[in-house]
Parts: sequence; structure tokens; C-alpha cells
Amino acid sequence: MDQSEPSTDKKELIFRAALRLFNANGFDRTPTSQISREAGVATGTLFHYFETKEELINALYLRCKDSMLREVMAGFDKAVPFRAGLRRVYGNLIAWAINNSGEYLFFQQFSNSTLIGDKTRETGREKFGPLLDILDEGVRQDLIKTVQPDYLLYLISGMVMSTTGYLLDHPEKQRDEGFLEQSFGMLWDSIRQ
Amino acid sequence: MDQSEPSTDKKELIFRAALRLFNANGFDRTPTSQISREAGVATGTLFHYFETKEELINALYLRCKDSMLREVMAGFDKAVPFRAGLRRVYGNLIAWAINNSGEYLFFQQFSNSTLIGDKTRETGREKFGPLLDILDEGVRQDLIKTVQPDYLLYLISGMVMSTTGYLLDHPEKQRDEGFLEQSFGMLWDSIRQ
DNA sequence: CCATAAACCGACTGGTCAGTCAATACCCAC
DNA sequence: GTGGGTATTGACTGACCAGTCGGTTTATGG
Repeated sequence: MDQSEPSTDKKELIFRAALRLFNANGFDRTPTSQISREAGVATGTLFHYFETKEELINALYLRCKDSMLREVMAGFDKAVPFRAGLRRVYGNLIAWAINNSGEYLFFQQFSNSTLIGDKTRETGREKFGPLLDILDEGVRQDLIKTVQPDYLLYLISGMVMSTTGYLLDHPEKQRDEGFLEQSFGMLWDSIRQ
Repeated sequence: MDQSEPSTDKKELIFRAALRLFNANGFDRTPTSQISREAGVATGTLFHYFETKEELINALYLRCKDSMLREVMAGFDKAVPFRAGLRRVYGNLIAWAINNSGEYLFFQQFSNSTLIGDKTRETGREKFGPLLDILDEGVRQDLIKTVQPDYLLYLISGMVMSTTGYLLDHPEKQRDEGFLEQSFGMLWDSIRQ
């Protein structure tokens, strides 16, 4: 119950080990035996907390999703001008991905994996709900191009992922505010009216 | 040797079965036994042509890469104005992905897989060489923003992938020239000076 | 101090799969 | 036709791994 002492919480240890190993070797090349060894627990303990390996993966996904959601909309204010609001969300998203690169990479791997079920995929869409609302508002205010909002979402996701990928490959740019501003400028130019 | 009768070419049959099954179930959830059964050959035959499963995957990757390369630069002419040239390559890329969605999806899965080696990843980069040259030229002519060309490449790849993903999810848009033009317009707006 | 339940352990099992191999079919040159 | 190489077969093996289970420790409350 107490979140302030997670280092002895075995479930937490399992999550961390799994995240590290999944990113290093992929789901199928990471035996549960290795996860439990790395977490310092017995195999049985892992299966005490998670019924199957797949359930562990899905639980980890939800955990990552929550971690992201918590940050993405932070400090967003509807009253603020549209472009500035979008800029805020953009910065939040990229900051989260860089500060939680493990979670981010796992996210990517999971999304592209064939073991993701329709239900989980759908839930994944929901997380973009708030962002879709923002875009709708932009279209209504005639600030951005009249395009299907869900295509906009595809496009923006792609641009954010590209930028994140670039920043993870070029860490020296991560603290470069000018670069972030320029990259957002490019995103803005592509969608603005 | 004769490519006109590939239906009896077992290697070809194996490639096709593997592509289909990898896309449906992923690499690790596709046993070689299933590939060979689907291809109508014995397990031994598969291993006669490919030393290991991993070699099969890599060979398939190279095959897809070649298929793409063959089309992407088709009809490209340095003499043509910059924007038009880029538009051509853009259209080629998306057309290839749509007409070869199996290859395209495999490509994605392979790129995000942890089993891709550094050597193969490097070779993958090379394939964008010609595109990098085009972008360099655009920067030199002051037609597009002064950004690191390799960031441009990340960004454009992301936008192309987004658009392709959208088109695969919304087939009714695939023959919509207006949509293609608009999506290129957005790409162009994001990079133009 | 005891009782009870939950957490935890790790040897073990049943099944799966990449890759082998010995045997057979096919092909072509001489 | 005969010798030698290549293609093809599929039963088989050895390794590996998800998940089980019987038993032990720890935490809690009476």
C-alpha cells in the first residue's frame, strides 16, 4: 500500500527487471526465469503476482500508459492560446519519453507486437482522446488545416516519435531548447492553416 | 534461374509463406515447421536453403529492401524542380507500401525487432542515401529549412509511415489523389523555408 | 503463543521448437 | 546406364521454457 518504499516490493522489482530485459532482448527472448533471477525472486513469485507472462506484459503496458498520461496533460490550460497549448503538450510528451526512455521503448515494442489484443489496442487509442479534442478545437477555430482529425493524429504521433527517436540517438540535443522549438515549428507549419 | 515460373521454386514458396505468417503472428510465434507446412515443403528443405531461421528472416528483409529500392527512385529526374522531384519520391514510396503491404509491415516489424544486428541496421540506413542527397540539395538551394539533414530524414520517414499506416487502415482513401496531394502539402509545409 | 492466510521458494514437468541426419528421389553429363 | 552431385523428405533430438506444486517462511490478529 505504501508507495514510498517500493525497493522491497517484489512486484515492483519484477516490473523493473522485465522492462529492462524486454527492451534489451524482446518479449519472446526473455524467459520468465531470467526476469525472476534479475529481480531477485523465485519463478513461483512471479507467477504469484501475474497469472501468465502475457498478463505481466499487459500490466507493464498499463503502468507505462499511466506514467505517460500523468505527464502529457500537465500544465495544460484551455484558456491559453491554441498554439501555445499544443506546444505545451508537445514538450510534455517529448520530455516524458526522454526521461522514461525505458517505458517509451517498451511502449513502441508493445504497440508493434502482434500479441497486442484488439481490446488493448482500443484502450491505447483512448489515451489520445484529450489530444483529439484539442485538435478538433483547432480545426473549429480555423487555425489548422481542414483534414480528418484522426489523420492529424497519425501524423503528429509520427512526428513526435521521429523527434523522440532522434533525441534518443543524439543525447547532446536533449537540452537544446532551440532544437525543440524548431522541431515544434516544423510540426506547426505542417498543420497550420 | 527462370523467374517466370516461381510457383515451383521452393525458396520462393518459403519466402511467401514466411512473410504471411510473420505478419500474422510475429517472428517468434511462427515455428519453422509451420512455415514449411504452409509452403508445402519439408522442414529439412527450409534448412537446406537457409542455415538458420534468423538467416531466413534476414534474407527476407533484404528481399523487401530491394523491392522497395527498385520503386522508390523510379522516374526521378534531377533536372526536374526540387519540390516536384520530392513529390515524385513521396508518391513512389507510398505506392510501394500500399501495393506491397506485406513487405511493408514485415519491414516495420523487423526494424523494431531486437534481433536486428548493428550491421543490418547500418545497411538499412544506406538505403536512404539517395534521399539524403536530395535533401542536401534542397538545403543548398535554400528551398528547405536549415536543419540537420538526418533529422529531416527521421521526420520525413515518420510522416511517410504515418500516412501509409493511415492509408492501410482506411483503404477507401488509397485512390484519392486529393488526399495524397494534401498529405504531401503538409510534409512540404513542414520542411520548406 | 498460536492460528491462519498470504507471500515466497525452486525443483520439476509437459510441451514446443530449431536444427539434424540418414535415406530417397531427381537430374544431367559422359 | 552409370556415377556424382543436388534437392527433398520427415522422424527425431536436445535444449529451453511457461507454468505447477508441495512445502517453507513471514505477517497479522487474537
